[in-house]
Amino acid sequence: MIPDDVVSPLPSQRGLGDLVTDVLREMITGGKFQPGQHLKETELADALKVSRGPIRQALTRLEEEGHVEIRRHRGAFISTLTKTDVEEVHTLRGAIEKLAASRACTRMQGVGFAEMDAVLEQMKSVDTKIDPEDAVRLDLQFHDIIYAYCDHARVLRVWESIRGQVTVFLRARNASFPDFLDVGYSEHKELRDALALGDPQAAQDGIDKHILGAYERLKRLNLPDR
Amino acid sequence: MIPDDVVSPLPSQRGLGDLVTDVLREMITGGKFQPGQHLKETELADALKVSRGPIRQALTRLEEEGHVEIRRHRGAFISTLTKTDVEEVHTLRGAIEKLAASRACTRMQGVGFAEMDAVLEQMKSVDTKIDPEDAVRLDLQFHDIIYAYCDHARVLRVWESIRGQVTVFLRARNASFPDFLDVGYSEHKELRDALALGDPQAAQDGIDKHILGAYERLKRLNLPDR
DNA sequence: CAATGACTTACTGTTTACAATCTACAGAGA
DNA sequence: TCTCTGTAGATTGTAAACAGTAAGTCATTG
Repeated sequence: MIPDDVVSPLPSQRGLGDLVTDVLREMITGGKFQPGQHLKETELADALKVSRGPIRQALTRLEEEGHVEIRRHRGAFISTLTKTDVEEVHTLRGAIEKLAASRACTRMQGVGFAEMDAVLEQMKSVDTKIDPEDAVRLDLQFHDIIYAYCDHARVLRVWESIRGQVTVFLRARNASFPDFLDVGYSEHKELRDALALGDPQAAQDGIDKHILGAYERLKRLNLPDR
Repeated sequence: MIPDDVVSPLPSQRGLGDLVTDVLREMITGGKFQPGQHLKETELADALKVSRGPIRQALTRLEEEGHVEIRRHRGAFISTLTKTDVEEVHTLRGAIEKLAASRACTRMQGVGFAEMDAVLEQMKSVDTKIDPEDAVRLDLQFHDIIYAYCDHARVLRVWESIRGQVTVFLRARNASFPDFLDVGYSEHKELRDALALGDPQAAQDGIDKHILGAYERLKRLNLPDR
């Protein structure tokens, strides 16, 4: 028997549609398109050297993630970020991450917390480097661990469906409040310690506080109401 | 200017893919397929007189709703219901419905509660008729009202993604515990009264109790672990 | 001058055809 | 008899062609 660790990475076991989804998501969250911009299937297909099939698949996925809006016979348009979006994403995230954390805190054991500590260690060093992109990546990595250990496929799927928008928010936060990079470590360290208690209720309270803090900061951003 | 209330419902503004999704979902939740059955795109396309495009779209949607499992180059297979599925759906539903209820209870005003009371009234009459299918429909209708008034597009989307499986559970419950048809009214009436307090915390507690009760009953079903 | 209606254009929704990939089974070798 | 390998068959992934629809434009009419 060959151990799982050495199975060939299989260059691409995922379909083209999934690849295109990732590429477009990265372009959108990276700000390559203007809000409201019309994404035409044929243009995207030509640009990415694939046919319209995978493009359509990707666009429907991205619609579910809130990155684009699809209007029948009109096409896909880049969503404009509104106060409503910020509120919805944060309240929904709070709801599912509380559930995720209450389950994860009793399942992470030593190995899960070791992963968290590794991320926290990097967060500390970010304070000196101050690369906003690293801060975003580490923030997401930290929370990914919670979702990974909650052992709940459906919660994980919901998280994946809002993760991209959370990325957008984090980048916007770093752009508007560059000083936040300094407090990232302490806030996540606090959350880690709450989880380490192994008490589901304490874990939920920790998440509540954490998400609420993130929401309060973002509310200061000047966004259209809807 | 014509008020929004009277705009024509637009007979069928939805695409073929959406229609196929609904048809297949109804067939699956209605038990037309055996668990594990292999759904072949070409067969479905021939049977429904459409091409494979809309079929593919429908199958990916149904995968997201947990009704089928898609394995690359193998096709779509009807999901077998497991204890894990029951647990995941109920815990996730609890999380989002608490959020939905806490928002809805302050937004339903008179009109929302009137809708609920109309459903409750029918539930009472069901007790005499005892048509299990009506019981399922009314149960869903009741909760749909909560989601409709919570004014949260993303929560609504998550609900829609698990609503089909909840339907399956309700039907299974009615099949295994036919006597439950009698308590459906009182349980929902209790929940309605909790929402009517207009207190978000009370609303959440009401949902917690309601969902937990549903979960406890379903746990008695004899299902495979995974 | 405003409003309506036909026409044009460009896009998406759908169908059809082709290519890549996987599974299953049979046969050869140990 | 068991295992491995090669081939055949079937099914999905992908591409391209076709058809239908909505928005925009411009002429026409009240």
